[in-house]
Amino acid sequence: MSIYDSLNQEQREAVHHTEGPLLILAGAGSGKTRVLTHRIAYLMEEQGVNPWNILAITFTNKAAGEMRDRVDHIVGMGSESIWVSTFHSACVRILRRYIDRIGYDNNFTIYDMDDQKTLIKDVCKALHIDTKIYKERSIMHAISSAKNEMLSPERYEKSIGGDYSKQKIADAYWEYEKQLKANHALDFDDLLLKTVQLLETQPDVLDYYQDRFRYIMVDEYQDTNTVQFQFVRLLADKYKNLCVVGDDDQSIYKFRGANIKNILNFEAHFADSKVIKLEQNYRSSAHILKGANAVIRHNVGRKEKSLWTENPEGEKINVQSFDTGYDEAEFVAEDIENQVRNGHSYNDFAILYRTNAQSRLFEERFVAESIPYKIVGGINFYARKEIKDILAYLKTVDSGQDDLAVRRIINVPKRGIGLATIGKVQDSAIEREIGFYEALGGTDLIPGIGRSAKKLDSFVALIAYFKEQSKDLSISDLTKEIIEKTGYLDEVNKEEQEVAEARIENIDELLSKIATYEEACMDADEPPTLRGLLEEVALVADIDGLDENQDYVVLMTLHSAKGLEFPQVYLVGMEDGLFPSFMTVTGDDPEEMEEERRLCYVGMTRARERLVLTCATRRMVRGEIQHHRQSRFVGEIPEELKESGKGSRTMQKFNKVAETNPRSRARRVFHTPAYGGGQKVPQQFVVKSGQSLDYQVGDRVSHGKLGEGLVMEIIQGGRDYEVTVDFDGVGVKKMFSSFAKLVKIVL
DNA sequence: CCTACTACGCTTTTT
DNA sequence: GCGTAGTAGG
Repeated sequence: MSIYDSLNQEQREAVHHTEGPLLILAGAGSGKTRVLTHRIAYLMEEQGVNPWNILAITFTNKAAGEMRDRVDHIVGMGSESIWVSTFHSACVRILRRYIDRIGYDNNFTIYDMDDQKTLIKDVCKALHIDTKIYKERSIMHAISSAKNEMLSPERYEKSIGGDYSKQKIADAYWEYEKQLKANHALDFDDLLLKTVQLLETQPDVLDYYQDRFRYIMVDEYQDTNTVQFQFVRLLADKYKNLCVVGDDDQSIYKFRGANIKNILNFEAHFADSKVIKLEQNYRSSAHILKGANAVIRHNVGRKEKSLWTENPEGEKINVQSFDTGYDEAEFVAEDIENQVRNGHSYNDFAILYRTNAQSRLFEERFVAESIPYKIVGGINFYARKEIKDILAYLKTVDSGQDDLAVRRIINVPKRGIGLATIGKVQDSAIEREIGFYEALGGTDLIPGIGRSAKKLDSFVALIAYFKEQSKDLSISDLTKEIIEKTGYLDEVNKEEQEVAEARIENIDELLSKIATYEEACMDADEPPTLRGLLEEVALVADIDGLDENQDYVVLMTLHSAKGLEFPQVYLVGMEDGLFPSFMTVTGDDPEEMEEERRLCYVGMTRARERLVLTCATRRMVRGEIQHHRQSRFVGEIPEELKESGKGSRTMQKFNKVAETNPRSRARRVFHTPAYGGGQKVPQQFVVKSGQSLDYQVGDRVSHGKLGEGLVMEIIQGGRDYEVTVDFDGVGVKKMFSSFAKLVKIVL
């Protein structure tokens, strides 16, 4: 009995077909991950392929990690030398080695969307582009699309004809590229684009990677865009051992440049390719699967296929209708609580919605009922202000080449360096064709700088001090040093208590992430470096932080849910105008409606045993009440597969309204999910061994700067204690015990 | 140069 | 409803 016997005939065929191009059309829940992992195992065990000759591309780091684990599990050893990674991290690895060949610095930084937006803003200012007319967002989007289609500024400009507004965008694109290069920075799209340029222009590099990756596998192929397609095509061109897996019914990233033709035309792109369809679904109950099939059948532009299952019929799809979004959230919370009382665990449940904004009502309800939950997405952890600030310090200490980072922190915390001064430094830097940070090194050369020179000098001295420290300290300690010495923590503590607590919680989490990174490096026998950390941080996706082993309800957008499965799924906000979105309902693009429908299909097929669809007739959207009717997608499910709520609930509203107003704002900041930290598991007090404090709540302590005070509270944070002290005449402060250096006063 | 206030615009979805 | 950009006053 071999491990391959557990596969069905089509799956086995896909595993055994190792030479030449292969397209696996894998319906939802048809076991494609199983096929991919077994295929890798087969290549290594039966075909004797070296693990380092295999490249597997997934969409998220989480998927990559899981795939590696599963391969590890099957073959035992050797899986660590397979490249299993996302498009982006694979490209970074290649670029770190060779990008100097095309005129960039191998030590480049990666700009996230926030940085991009700041840069675009600068560009618009420099070019006198009115951002009221040309929105940063749309310029960014236009540039991103151009890059996805592999249009350089030159080619973009040629393509636009005499269009005046597009000319503006072309101008911005030129300048944007210039600035990126000056900052030694690449944006997300560049990671792909520059890699393709590199492979296209450097035959020896291309040859090296073609030989290295003799067997290439790509997951979620329906969501690849043009530049990703080129990347794959180039690498596979020599040996043609390319296996792609996808499902055109699950293509949901058109807005991001995904080109569905990549999958529809696979056979045309790659000669002598083989196509295998996986149509048996192992995940969902028959009722759920039939319902999903019925919905997706309304799409015209798709490859006809019919998913079937041997699974039992199961419960009918539960459809519930409510008056308001509050009622909807209350129902879901209660429904979950009821089932947990009956033996289900919290991580059996997922709540899926169309827009991130919808998470709030559920979050409030869950907090009120102490249901542990985790929100995936929303504002990315690494996009939070305090995190970006600290990372900007680390970037500056590391290289000082990233002007954006330097400018971000030059006056954070406040040092009396204002916009006017920054402008003068900037002008002088441009004048002399040097970097911003470099210009700070010679303040006497900056005209009209006046009294600000001293402040700038002391900033430079501060950074220099950290640079010196970074030689001896671990990254964790360096970071703590930065938080303390810059006065950042004091600044945070000056904010409103609840805001400050949330920020400290986030900073604490960053510190533990850094520590985790350092430990991982130690395990791998590599020295932890600032650069390595910053890179890892730049490429994480929200979903990467999800951990199935933790017991919490997860909340996320339908987009984030792709590739996941749950015993029970609540698809909430099933309303025309919300899902399908307002834009789609009012617009007249049938293709957009089809993409929404695919999204619905993806959502429904996440459920294994039970699927609940809910809607509200009234809900607050952007501060005003909107009325919606039930989503057309619900109507597309045959009646015999549905059962409606046993008495749809009309609840008294008065007690709920009160809860939404007064503290909701502060509460939101406080409870806002920290990626990775959003779970509100009832606090556990686990004290780590080897670490203890010589004071406790109620003791009098003394602090170097703040004098004496009374310890109010001690909370075990990630790797440290968070101590609240009421200082005499100064007030209540929160701080980390490890660098607050509090001393107990013995009376 | 900093802070506090007002007005506006925004929400689809994200590696 | 919320965050941010822009403005006025200190």
